Amino acid sequence: MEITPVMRKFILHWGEMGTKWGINRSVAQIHALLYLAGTPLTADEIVGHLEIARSNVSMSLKELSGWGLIRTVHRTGERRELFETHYDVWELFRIIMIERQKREIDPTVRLLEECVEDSAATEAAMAPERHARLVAMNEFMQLSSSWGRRTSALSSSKMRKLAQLGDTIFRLID
Amino acid sequence: MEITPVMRKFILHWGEMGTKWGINRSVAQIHALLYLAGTPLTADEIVGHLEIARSNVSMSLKELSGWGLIRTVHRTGERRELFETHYDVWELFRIIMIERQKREIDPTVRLLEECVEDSAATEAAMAPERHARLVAMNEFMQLSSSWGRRTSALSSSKMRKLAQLGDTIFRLID
DNA sequence: CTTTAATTTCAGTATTTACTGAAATTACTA
DNA sequence: TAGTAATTTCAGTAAATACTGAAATTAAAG
Repeated sequence: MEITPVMRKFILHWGEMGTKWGINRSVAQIHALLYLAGTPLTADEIVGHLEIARSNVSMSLKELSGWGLIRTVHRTGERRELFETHYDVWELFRIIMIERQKREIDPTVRLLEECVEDSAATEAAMAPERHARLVAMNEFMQLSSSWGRRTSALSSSKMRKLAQLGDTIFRLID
Repeated sequence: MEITPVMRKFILHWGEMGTKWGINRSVAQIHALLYLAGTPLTADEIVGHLEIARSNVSMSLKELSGWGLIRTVHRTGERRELFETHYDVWELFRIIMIERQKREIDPTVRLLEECVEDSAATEAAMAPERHARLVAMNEFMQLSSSWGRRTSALSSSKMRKLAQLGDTIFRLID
């Protein structure tokens, strides 16, 4: 396989996007490459395509494994590992959702619970409106978290269906 | 106003959260402070509370203005500016959504359109499956973008209503 | 117009994050 | 078991990002 102009364009943009959302550029680029490749690649092939150091590829692949975004496969009679990602965008979306929920949303929800409790115990009487704002933020995070959990529990096809259900849903709240 | 332990806890966590989502720590902390304060603050008050340089506060406030997350107010007979944020979490959520859409999602959607077009014109015949993956990614981004647009067009109360509508919606797609 | 308070800019510095190459480790092969 | 291919680790370096303090600018008050 060779990198076509379209692939390069997509991969570079994906890398930039990653950085804006707190994802390492190399990690995002490698993931984009694997997605487009459509076939498992070796670490050395990735080095060849993206021109980054072998060690960087190794660590980035580890990072992607940690996110559950790639898996390793082996070709019969071949020693080295091959890496591939899911080719279903909805599946990728779900994995990222679940992982960010676990790493960032859940701890925040816990922290807000604590803040609301602490506040109720010691500060709420002095500053009831501030307490109310903490409660409101807590409610917001709880609801977001709940949506995230429900959505990520859906199969790819149902998630897609939900996404396409736009009008129907927005009519419900009018 | 003085920073209570609960406030400090929230502000510090918010700063950390920010960094994980590509938002500068100082910017996130200042925003958290303004949210909790519940009343407009001067730049110097922010300096006092967060112990960061005056110039850093100035630039961070500018950044927050750029996002539309704060506005300046003036006290009668007082020269210096005061800053305050929205106290409605849903409104904050909407602003951030709209802004990220404009800055990151929209350009990505445009890029994907281009990629799909270019691919159709030159590469699709050679690699139909890769073309299909680009199309799938494009569809995903379009649908996400559309949801984002629709959601951010809702009033705070309707957005809250939508968030609370969990079960009803998830029953629709079963 | 001058003074002074308030704010912003920005060059320099510090800190964090990312990346590399060499060495160490792992694990397959003979 | 020794040899070797593949991979990982990690100390050092590079690059990006964040922050500061001093100087410049702005704008209100006298």
